[in-house]
Amino acid sequence: MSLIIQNITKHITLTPEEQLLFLSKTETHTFKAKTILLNSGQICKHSYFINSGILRSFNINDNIVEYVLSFACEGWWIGDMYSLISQKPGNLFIEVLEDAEIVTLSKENQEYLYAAIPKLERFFRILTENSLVANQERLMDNLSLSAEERFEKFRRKYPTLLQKIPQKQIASYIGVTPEFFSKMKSKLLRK
Amino acid sequence: MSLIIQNITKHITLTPEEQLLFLSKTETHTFKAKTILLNSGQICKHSYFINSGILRSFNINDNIVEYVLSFACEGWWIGDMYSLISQKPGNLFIEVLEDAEIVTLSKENQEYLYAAIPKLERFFRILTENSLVANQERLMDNLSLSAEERFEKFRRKYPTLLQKIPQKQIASYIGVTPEFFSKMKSKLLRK
DNA sequence: GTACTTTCTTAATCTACATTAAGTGCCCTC
DNA sequence: GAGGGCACTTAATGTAGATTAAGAAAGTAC
Repeated sequence: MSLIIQNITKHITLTPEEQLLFLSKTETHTFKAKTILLNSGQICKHSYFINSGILRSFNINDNIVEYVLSFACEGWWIGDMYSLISQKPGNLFIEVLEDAEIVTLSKENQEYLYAAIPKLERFFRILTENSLVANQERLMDNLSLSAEERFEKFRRKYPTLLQKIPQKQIASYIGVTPEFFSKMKSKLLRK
Repeated sequence: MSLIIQNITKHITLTPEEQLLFLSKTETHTFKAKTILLNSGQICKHSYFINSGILRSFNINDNIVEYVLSFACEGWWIGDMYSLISQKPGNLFIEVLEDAEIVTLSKENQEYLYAAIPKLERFFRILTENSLVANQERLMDNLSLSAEERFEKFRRKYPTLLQKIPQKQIASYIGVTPEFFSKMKSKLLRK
């Protein structure tokens, strides 16, 4: 069974026909590392589900500094939720960090599927709830924890990513400069 | 029409019978300021909808410092999403800041209503999506903006709150100490 | 009204992290 | 295999905001 159907059937049950209908409304593509799937200022038309590879979403402040909102690997969804909901231009970029196979689901097809298979409302509600919880935790962590503690949380949340992505992006995710991250890392190694 | 039904019918349409069914599964209570509706360590059994008054959710780090996750006023929902979903003990407190009339919806009744009125899945999906977007924006703001800029955003988001709640709680929300907030405020006034 | 608690202010000192700058290693690509 | 770009490191200096401490103001309770 495809990864995306496995992902969905963690939370709801689909009949074989529903599974086929769902899949018929998606497309699967492969992308090379460094591909930008969504640019700041564009309207986000798709949700992305990752079969393999790594993606990130980020924005750029004053055209200078990048801030990573999220990473996503195999079995995760990613998109610009603001732009996807409002269908207005967003400020996120979505970029492929490691060659990836991606299932795309257009906003239109998603709406079509909500009508055709109302259970999917439930699935995406649960998915969104889980994102919200994770995001709230990260927000509180950013308010209350030190950079070292946030790094430790990152490691636990994304155990496979540490070796795979440039460390300046981990720095951005936990909210410090690459220089400070480097210093912090060597301090942790010396312990 | 009750405020909560108005709130729901912003996103979905309910028949009069569905409205009555929904309301029959809720309870309305009034609470005095300083009432704690949910304690850290408890399992959150209810979603709260605010007819009047002001609430906040916060957690306490190392039994010392409070961090405000959110404020909620008239027409907003509040709860401990993590605990509500997982039915495990959460780490949030929910407190009444200004005498309030609250509609409570138990987790059980919410699940019952999802089954009875599947459209409600859609409503709560949309509600959760909007929270997620707001939360993501706040996270990015905390990574990229100065305390002054975050204060300005707070003012725009909660224009009525500034005069109504202790300023140490605004400080906590934007992520600075009360002392620094006081200094910043007098600096802004001097301009 | 008086005492008690909580909030707010001011100011000195401190620190986690940013900024700037320079240099090193490494992977591309041609 | 030489040159150009990134990613990473190191170190000096700078700063936003924390900490500590003390007093003033404002609620709140009896």
